[in-house]
Amino acid sequence: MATTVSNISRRRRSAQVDGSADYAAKRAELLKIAAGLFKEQGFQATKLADIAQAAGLDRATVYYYVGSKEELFQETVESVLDANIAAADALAGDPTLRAIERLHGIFVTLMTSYEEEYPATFVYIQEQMHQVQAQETAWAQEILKKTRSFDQMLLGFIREAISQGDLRNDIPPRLVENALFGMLNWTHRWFVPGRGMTGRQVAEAFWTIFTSGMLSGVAPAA
Amino acid sequence: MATTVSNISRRRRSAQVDGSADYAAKRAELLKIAAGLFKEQGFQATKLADIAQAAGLDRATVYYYVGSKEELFQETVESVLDANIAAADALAGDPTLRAIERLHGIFVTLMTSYEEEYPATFVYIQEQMHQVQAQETAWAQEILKKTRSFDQMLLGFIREAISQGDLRNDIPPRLVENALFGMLNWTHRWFVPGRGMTGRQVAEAFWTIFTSGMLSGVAPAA
DNA sequence: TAAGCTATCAACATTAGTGTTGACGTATTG
DNA sequence: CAATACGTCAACACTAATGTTGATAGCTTA
Repeated sequence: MATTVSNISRRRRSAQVDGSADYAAKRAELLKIAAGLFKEQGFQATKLADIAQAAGLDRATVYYYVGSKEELFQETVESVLDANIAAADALAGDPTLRAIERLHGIFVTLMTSYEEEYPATFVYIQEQMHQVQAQETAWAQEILKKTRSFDQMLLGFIREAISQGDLRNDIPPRLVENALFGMLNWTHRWFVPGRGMTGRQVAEAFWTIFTSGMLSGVAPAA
Repeated sequence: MATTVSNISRRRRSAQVDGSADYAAKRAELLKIAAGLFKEQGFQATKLADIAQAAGLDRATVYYYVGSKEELFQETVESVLDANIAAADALAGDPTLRAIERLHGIFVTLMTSYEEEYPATFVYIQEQMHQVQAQETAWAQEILKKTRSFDQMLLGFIREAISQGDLRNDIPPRLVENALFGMLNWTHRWFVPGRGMTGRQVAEAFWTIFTSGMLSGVAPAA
């Protein structure tokens, strides 16, 4: 009797360390379900009970897979951000590309990966500010740092494209960035993957507007 | 004793009906404070205690001016929406304007009024979805109806500008709308009135990008 | 200066959400 | 076929937030 020791919850948490195949799969499933609800209702408004219900589990069972609601959110957000940075890194490291091609590349990649990783990606866009900006935690600091780093890469592409003469130089780079990625990020309010256009089609249409403008008449040569 | 009747809280709510000067002013003040906090932290995350504290009042005192947190939110949002619709109406009713001028007008007006009515306007953009879309209340239905109506006006300007030949016709109007107002709405994530550029400057710069595109070289004639 | 009104708050009741515990059935495997 | 591990849940303890009540202090005004 003395062998079958007390604190059982600890033993359960250790299941996460060992990690059987099923365990990890079900955990990932929960991640996805949570992301879906965060997207629909927002992080704050989503109750753990909602997640449990959507997964067909008791609330207590969810805690067998996950430490807290926060944990679900953080993993969702960080994975998206890491993927974005990796994509930008890949483009930045390709010496055969002009800056404007890099910009086009990251723009299209972001949109298509938003579509593929949906809804996690959209949660990232939607919630970022409130959840992260407020906190002082180490995790929040890490996220902010990564966000800034990503932002600097985008800005760098734009600055370079301007100085190479591919983009006009009479509009501040920051504004250009906010215009271009504003169009893109705002998609989280209206774009639903699988309905109507693909992410790539949207991205290319936006790129056309961004580069050539909407006025009819002769567009400048590409 | 039987004369000085019981239910006192009702009598207090009736102060809202009579409405002394001070009372209305302080209530408006609370509205603004609440909007500021909703913007910073989001609606869900903002506690009534935060609002009370920011106003230098006890929580109970806030209820003397306002029925609920929801009420603060709803008044904030609806006033913004009404103002937007009024602006669009005014432009739609001016027969001297071409459609593209109306579109330009509403674009600039939205941005400048965002700036003036800040932060209420930004709360509207930020929270709309989650707070409204979910509910089945009469208020939510009303808001949705107004939102759709506003949306239809914008879309109408665009469709007309295309059919008049002022905007190119190879991009679906809905996409055009989402691109243009995506740039604009996304400003709630980075634009802080009073720091750097004015709302009008931002709007005009975005309009230039939207109409003429970012490629250097010869822009099409306006 | 007494009567009434206004704004305020301390204290309460209630609700809703979070995370924890221990026990129980079922499958697994030595 | 015992021993063990796994996934599950009912029930609990705790916390935080909402909205209510009745009393009170300070003005106003008649």
